[in-house]
Amino acid sequence: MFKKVIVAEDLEDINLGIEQTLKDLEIVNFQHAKYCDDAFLKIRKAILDNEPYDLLISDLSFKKDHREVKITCGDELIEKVRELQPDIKIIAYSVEDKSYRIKSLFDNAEIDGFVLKGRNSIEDLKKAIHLTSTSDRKFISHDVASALQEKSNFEIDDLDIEILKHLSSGTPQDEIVQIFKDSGKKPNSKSAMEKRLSKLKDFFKANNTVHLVSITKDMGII
Amino acid sequence: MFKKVIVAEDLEDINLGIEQTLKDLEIVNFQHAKYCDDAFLKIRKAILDNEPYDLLISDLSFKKDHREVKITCGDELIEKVRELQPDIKIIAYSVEDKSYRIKSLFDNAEIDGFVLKGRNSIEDLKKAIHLTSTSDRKFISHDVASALQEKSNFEIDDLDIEILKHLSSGTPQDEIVQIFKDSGKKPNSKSAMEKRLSKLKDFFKANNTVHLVSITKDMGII
DNA sequence: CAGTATTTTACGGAAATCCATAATGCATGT
DNA sequence: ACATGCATTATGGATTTCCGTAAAATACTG
Repeated sequence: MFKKVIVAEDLEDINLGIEQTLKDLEIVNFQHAKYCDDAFLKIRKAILDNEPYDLLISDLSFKKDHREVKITCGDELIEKVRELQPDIKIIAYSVEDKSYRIKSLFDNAEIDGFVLKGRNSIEDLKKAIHLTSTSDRKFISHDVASALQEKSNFEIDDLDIEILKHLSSGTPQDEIVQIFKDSGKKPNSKSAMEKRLSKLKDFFKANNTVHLVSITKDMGII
Repeated sequence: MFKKVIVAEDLEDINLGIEQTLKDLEIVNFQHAKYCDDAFLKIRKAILDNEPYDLLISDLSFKKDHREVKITCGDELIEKVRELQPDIKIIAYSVEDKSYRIKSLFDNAEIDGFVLKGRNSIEDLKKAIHLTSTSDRKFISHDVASALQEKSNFEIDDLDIEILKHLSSGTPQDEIVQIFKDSGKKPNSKSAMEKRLSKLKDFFKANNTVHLVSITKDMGII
């Protein structure tokens, strides 16, 4: 079982819930962080002190408030922590149920577990902690398990996402082309842009651009 | 202080948090419901039993699962409960921070308090319970208090919202006009549709239709 | 290097949208 | 009945997006 755990979670109630869960599992050496920045600093300090954490439980979305922060969301935190301490186990604990995002957490950040917050999440969280502490197997909540079966989403790349973001913030296609030309990005012709959009619409089964942006927003891609 | 409280909330951890909060306030007669439908039935039964609740604490978003439900979200639950038992106090407890939705809860469903889930929400929830139990004043968390100052949003009506929904699901303008003609809705001309859209774009400061849908989705209007 | 395939860019017409203005309808008051 | 004001609808042209095809550039192969 894990000896030293850190929890990154901003919602006060949920922290109480996780705390109770950890106590139930007889894990007493754990810390909370309500900001990603704090979690990262604690993890780094623990390494320097030669007493590293062996498990990070992290939420994905964190509320913005008055405080200025470097790391704004759990995805970023996870990515940086994985880089800093490759052997730490990471469990994401979130209400996020968009398969695209879940899959990319396993694929890119190589998280060890994903627990969906819900009506029975505490039981799930316990299972995830057990499984990841005793083996190198991955845990994923039943309701979103299908996310991993999804065929790879690398058919859409960073550029596609950038285009979608521009569109969703109201930039006309011509201007996006211009922006790409100015910043020296590769496909910077009108027709290349149109072709990409057409691909995307095909891929997401969108009738038109409005629909495309709507769908990708719903999926959490942008 | 309230004598009998019902909590509608699906996330298990948060239920633990609320439970603790109520106990701290020495409220012992309370029930949880993880589905809106259950909450509604309990409230109705309590009335029939002549032992009505005097406070409802409700989340706004509920996860879908295998179970078939009538009431899918807290907004609906609140609306129906307000109708069924006009004198009950209602506190919404949610991460929702879109001023449009918060304002419409106060305006339409006449909720008594809105507590934003966050890093210090338990303290807020206690304040809200205190205030609404001892007076008819309204409570709103500090971070979203500005929502009430927003100028009224009745400038956009149900029809606007219907149009936006059609757009976001990929229906071209011409087809929306046709749908309105078929179902005998009032403004069913191409130019009326264009005028409405132009108004909306103006109101939301959107550059084009894609932008408009993106903004209204972000605001939680559609 | 020639030849082929693939990708990128260019072009042009069709469709959809944007936008300003004009026409129509409709209620109101005198 | 007439005039006025307001709302809806019609019209036409500018702009943008859509979509197919073709040319050009690039990569790949023997």
